[in-house]
Amino acid sequence: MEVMTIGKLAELAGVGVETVRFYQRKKILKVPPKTGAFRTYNNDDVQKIIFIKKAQELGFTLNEVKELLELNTKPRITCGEVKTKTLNKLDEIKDKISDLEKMKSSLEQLAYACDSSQDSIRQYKVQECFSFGLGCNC
Amino acid sequence: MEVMTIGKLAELAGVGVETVRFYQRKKILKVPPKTGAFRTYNNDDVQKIIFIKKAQELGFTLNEVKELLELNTKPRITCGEVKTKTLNKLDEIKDKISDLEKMKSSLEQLAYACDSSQDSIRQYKVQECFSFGLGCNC
DNA sequence: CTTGACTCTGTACTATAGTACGGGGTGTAC
DNA sequence: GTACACCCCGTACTATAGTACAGAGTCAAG
Repeated sequence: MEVMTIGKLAELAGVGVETVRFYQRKKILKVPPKTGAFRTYNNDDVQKIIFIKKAQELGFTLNEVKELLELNTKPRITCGEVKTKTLNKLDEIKDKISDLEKMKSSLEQLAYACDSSQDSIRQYKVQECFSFGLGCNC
Repeated sequence: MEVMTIGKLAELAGVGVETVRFYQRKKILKVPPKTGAFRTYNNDDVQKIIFIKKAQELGFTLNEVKELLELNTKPRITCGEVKTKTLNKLDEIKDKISDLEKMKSSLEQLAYACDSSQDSIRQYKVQECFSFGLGCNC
């Protein structure tokens, strides 16, 4: 198994060295023992960081990622427990999508309405368009 | 028009008094002149805060909300300029939706895979499910 | 055997979005 | 006419997710 120091680890994982140390401080990553003066890492560590970044992209906070990783270090964790966490996150994401879709159509209406005019636009109109999804006839 | 002090404003807008002051410090909300010893607010201020919260829920940062509100306080802003900002936001929102849709299907895969098992789950499996979108046959 | 790149540890700083609090002043109700 | 809730202002603190840097040590190439 390939052995590396923190710089290489960070490079392969696509993060900064300081980010790795930050994860260690947050106890999301373990601090490996030193091999001589420096600590050494392997490909599993690279994969773990890549996992963290992916999970973050999927909308999980670092604390949630930590929990997910801890799920696996604890014995007798079932898939059901992972599923529960996943479904909760899924609901959050669905809500976000639905909000954004509403926002999207409001903005589309606004863009369309603005298309046909060079008039000044008053604040309450923008607020209406954004907040209440009303028709925007500016 | 109904006049109120900051406590009532915050209550009606569903935020804390400190949050209103925070928005004022950030120059997202104007600080109204005092009526006697206390500053007074009206329903427009309530609506503005509600607008801020809605826009935030839709993924806009406070600075972005500030920009949107500033568009309207500036004179000689044309619909064309509003349209440009609107279309930029629209692109951002579309990107966000597309990211969230990717998250959604990854999470759905994970939930589905976890459905059929109550086994212990090993870390690399979870990592695979999240990271690589592989079938999770835990 | 020296130089330069890298590591270790600890601390400090950034941005975002608030939240809390202390020490005053005020306005209304009883 | 005073108690109490509320306001004002400034400062400090919280959480999240890093980023930067100082000062010391170390490894490896030339």
